[in-house]
Amino acid sequence: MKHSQARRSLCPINFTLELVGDPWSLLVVRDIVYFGKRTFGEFHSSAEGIARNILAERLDRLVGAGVLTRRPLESDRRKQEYRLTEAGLDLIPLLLAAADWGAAHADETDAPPWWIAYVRASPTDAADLVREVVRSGGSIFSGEQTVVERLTRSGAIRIDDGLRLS
Amino acid sequence: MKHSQARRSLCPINFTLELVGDPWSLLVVRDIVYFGKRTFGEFHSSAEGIARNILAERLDRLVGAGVLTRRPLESDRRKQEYRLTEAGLDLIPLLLAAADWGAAHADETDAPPWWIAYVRASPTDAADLVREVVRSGGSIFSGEQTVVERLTRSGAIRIDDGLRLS
DNA sequence: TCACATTGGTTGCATTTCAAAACCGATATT
DNA sequence: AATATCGGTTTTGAAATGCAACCAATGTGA
Repeated sequence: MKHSQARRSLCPINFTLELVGDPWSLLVVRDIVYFGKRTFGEFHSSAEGIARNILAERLDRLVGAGVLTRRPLESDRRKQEYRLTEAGLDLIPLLLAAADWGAAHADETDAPPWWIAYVRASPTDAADLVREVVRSGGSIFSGEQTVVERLTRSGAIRIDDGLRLS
Repeated sequence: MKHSQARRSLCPINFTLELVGDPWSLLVVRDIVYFGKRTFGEFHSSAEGIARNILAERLDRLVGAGVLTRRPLESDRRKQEYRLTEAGLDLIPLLLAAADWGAAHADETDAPPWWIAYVRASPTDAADLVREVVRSGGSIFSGEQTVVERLTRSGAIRIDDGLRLS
């Protein structure tokens, strides 16, 4: 794993913070993992409203660090497709922990309660499942292949009025 | 949980990032959890070299958000003692996930390999144990009551040439 | 085919944040 | 009483951020 700047210390937490310790980088990873986003425009359209120059700089940095890959999209060569590397997929437990803390302590969030409950009950299983789905091109909530669909099929969640854990 | 600034979105990950999504805040929490630090001077002396004004601002913010408590130290009234609230203790899984990622992807770290292996093998147990020790005034590595000592006593780790998992 | 729209950036500029050092009041030590 | 320590604040210059305008390459529709 490359690091462009000099390390402040040899602490592994510090290492992680030097790469993704800012208010934006992990939102890009979230967009991929939760919503299957892959292009500059999709990241830019997220609710938090990241500035275009900041987004471009963060994408460069994450590609340079080996967290993302970038390649031209053959269906539309104006677009680049960003995907997670294995190191990027390794950020999934961190993302789930951040989501858990936020859902626990924010007055209000838009996270589905059943999803938070599932992650809280089985964090390791959840991380493994999310990793497998995202690696094979899916995401947690959006697109063709979703974690939600997998859990529904497996009977781990049930549909009546809304989704809930079985 | 209070938030001083306007929320950028209702995403729980975004909520977490708005509070601790900077290169310094989690280092303070790390100093408490891993090394039992509790005062301004102790935080300031950490290897990363945080500036005094930044540290003061982050401590204010974390206290205001309900992650830390601050009270004058009766043994030396020049000092304030900072401790984690329950919400602060809830950050432990996030911290362990950040440490795991850093240790996995940095070329070199100062994290004891046996500790990383333990956290990786039993993340939930590790988080629970760390939480209990830190809540009762201890830390992972330093001071009177440590997680290392607890694991050694329980036989989970063994001492021969260095520590290792049993 | 050719004007026009979209896309992923880059540039310029004003504002905010950060970093480093000096400084300060309160408390502790000798 | 003199001095040192502690937690913070202030000051000042450097860096990062946020915003809008701009641009080249590619795609789209008449």
